[in-house]
Amino acid sequence: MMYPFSEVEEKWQKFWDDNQIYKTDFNKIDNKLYSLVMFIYPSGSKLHIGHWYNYGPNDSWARYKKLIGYNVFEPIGYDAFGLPAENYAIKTGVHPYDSTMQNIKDIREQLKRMGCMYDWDAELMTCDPEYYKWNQWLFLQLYKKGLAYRKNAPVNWCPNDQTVLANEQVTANGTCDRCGAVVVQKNLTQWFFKITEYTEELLQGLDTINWPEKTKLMQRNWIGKSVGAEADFKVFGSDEVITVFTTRPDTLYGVTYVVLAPEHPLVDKLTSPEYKNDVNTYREFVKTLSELERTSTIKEKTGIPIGAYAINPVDSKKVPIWIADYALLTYGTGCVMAVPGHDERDFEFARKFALPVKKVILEPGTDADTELLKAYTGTGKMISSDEFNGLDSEIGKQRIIEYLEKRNFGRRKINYRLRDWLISRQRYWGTPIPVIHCPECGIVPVDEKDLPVNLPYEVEFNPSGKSPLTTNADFMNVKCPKCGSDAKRDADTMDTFVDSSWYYFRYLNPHINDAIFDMKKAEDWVPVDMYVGGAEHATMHLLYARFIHKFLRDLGLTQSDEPFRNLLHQGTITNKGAKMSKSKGNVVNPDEFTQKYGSDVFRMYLMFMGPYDLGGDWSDHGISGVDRFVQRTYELFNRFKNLSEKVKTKEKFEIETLNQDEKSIYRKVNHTIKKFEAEINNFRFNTAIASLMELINELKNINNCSKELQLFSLERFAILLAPVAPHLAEECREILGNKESIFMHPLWYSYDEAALVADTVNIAV
RNA sequence: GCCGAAGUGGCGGAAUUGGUAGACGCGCUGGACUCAAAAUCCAGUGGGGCUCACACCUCGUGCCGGUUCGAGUCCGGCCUUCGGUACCA
Repeated sequence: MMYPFSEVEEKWQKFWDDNQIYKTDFNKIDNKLYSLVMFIYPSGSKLHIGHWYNYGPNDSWARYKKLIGYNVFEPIGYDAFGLPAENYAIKTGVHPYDSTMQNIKDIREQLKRMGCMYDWDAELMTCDPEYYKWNQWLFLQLYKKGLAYRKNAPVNWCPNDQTVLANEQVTANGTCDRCGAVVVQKNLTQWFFKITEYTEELLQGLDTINWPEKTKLMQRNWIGKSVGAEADFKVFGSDEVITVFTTRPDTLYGVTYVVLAPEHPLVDKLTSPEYKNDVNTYREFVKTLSELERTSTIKEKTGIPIGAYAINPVDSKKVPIWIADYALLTYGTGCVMAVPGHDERDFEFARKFALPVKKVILEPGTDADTELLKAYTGTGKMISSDEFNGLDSEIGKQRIIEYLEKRNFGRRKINYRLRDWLISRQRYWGTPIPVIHCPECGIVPVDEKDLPVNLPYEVEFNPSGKSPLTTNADFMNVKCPKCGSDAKRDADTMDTFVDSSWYYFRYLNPHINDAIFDMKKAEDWVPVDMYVGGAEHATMHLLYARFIHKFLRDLGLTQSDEPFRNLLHQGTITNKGAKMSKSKGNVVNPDEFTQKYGSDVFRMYLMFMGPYDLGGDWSDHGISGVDRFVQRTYELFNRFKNLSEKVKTKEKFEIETLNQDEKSIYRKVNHTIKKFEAEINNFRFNTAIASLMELINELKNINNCSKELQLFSLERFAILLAPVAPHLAEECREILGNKESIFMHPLWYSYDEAALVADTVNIAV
């Protein structure tokens, strides 16, 4: 008899729904478990295998937790704003709202067929004004605290299409992926959130959360703390000062030139007239380079002198000022002191342009006359450094800083790589920035009572050189709330990472309209106990969310310091070696498999494929093995219909009273419970399922057992199946003669320790 | 380039974290059932060697080296692949 998965799954999904089994009682908090998955990005495509791989196994873990007694909250929602829907609109003319809503409708149906424990009352979508209103509110709070500010920042600009391009739309050659034109950098005034206000706390906080070490390490490196000093170089024949940041103040005597970022504002002031033309040409060239190209240590550096000189604060020597691609305005002060003798990049640059190399740190085992064949970047005795000669460079670092500070030529300084968060997007499909630009009053934030600023439906998406919202006059033209004169709204929208920075609060009460979230509920349910999502979010989303959480705490809205107590990454399921994405056209549709095998089989196959955190390349080879396992399971239970009505349940057996087959089955059942629990608790689903397969292989001798042991084994088998194949487990247990759903109340069996001891033990010598 | 990972049979992977490498599954081979096929069930299955056979020997966890009585696991150096690199999310 074939397992009728389609009817069975429909039947139990309806039963769970009718009985509201997965509605969370938010008042029971002593055993609460907030299990969160990264929400769905619906403007690209429907659910794909990556989503299933994230959600299915995580639901199995949560189901296990529910069975052992946790009060689980498992929400799902839609990260509905974003670029792909807008690009789709430009291509096809289908409005982003329409395509997104259609996608959400389709995805919701797919999600329901997965059979996860979602609490549908908690469903939310970020493109709903009742959601993005609170993005705007959040913006206003940040603005009020001085943590939202405007400054110039470059964007990728396609001069042909007259539009801003996402990094993804720029090819490796620096051309527009639509029209092939060379992309340039263009400065626009844009909004930033001042995440750097929280840098040190974001760094320290990593020690308090249970996240994968690699993720914490990536965040640490992303924040990029470095301890060093700033040194002020006076510009020769000018009042201007060039301030550099260095981690190696001990090499200050080795400076032979100074480099400014080509876009540094001082370049205009300092370039001498005869260099102007070359400098301008060079600056145009640098605009075509990506940051990655500019900082690559393998690519040959470029640069030119600007005809000006700086004075080294320690020895008053005159050194030339250059501009070069590898100096970035966004890191440190945008100015670099170059020490070719002790920095590899500077060495290479000095070689190329015949700039002097000066040795000021002695590599142990060499002397002052040994020629430097490459930069020596280690520590050693200081030489050619006046009063600091002979000092160990580590001590010299401190002495030089003291020297600079005493003369007011510099100061101790900690620098971070982390930059403020640019949130302005010159796009339509996002949260409007709640700001009005008044010719009289300047920037006027929208009053909180006037939120939300609704995103209008009628706009022109086709690129016109300006943000799409400018094409809707009704939206753009407003009276200034302060003075009443004619004013304009901000035409930009927010980065969608703003939406995803606080949604875990909103799930608790997605529809309240008088607050961003219910503080009491949030205190009970946040931090999230387990957050599972892709490792590709390690540095951006997961850092932004931590920042916003800390900001909300400082507003007094929550007590906790961190949003996600535990974090795990499922691996990436690739297709032909590459991450699945609509733009690559290599998305695998899960429906094909769920229709053929059912959702339990598909879920189990994804879990059985390999370690959860590794993912792997997609292949459907092997799904038939899981299907066979399910068929054999169903067939096995059908041989024992209504057994529970004929036999009394027994909790434990005395091993000595059992025959040989009974003994090994009794052992296997108990051993499997132990093994399965240990594996699923740690998200090791592949071995958890392997243990169930071992169990059913053992159960082939079940006919030689007493009725009591048969019932004992099958009951336990059904419950072990429940987390990983919930529909099948319900059905099998019903076949045995049980009337109630497994998931109605906590239900788990412990194992008999005495059964685990084997008769003989092999010891390797 | 930089930051973070991964590499084990024909394939996906397992190995209680330094102690019998290859659990479980796919595939394949042989057998049973069948007029036949499919499905199902049973047996075998890392390479090489030696055996009628049981057994036994030997090589083997990306590459090179090291530590150790003992290394898939630890250390150093590479190679390849993947994720991120601040406007895909």
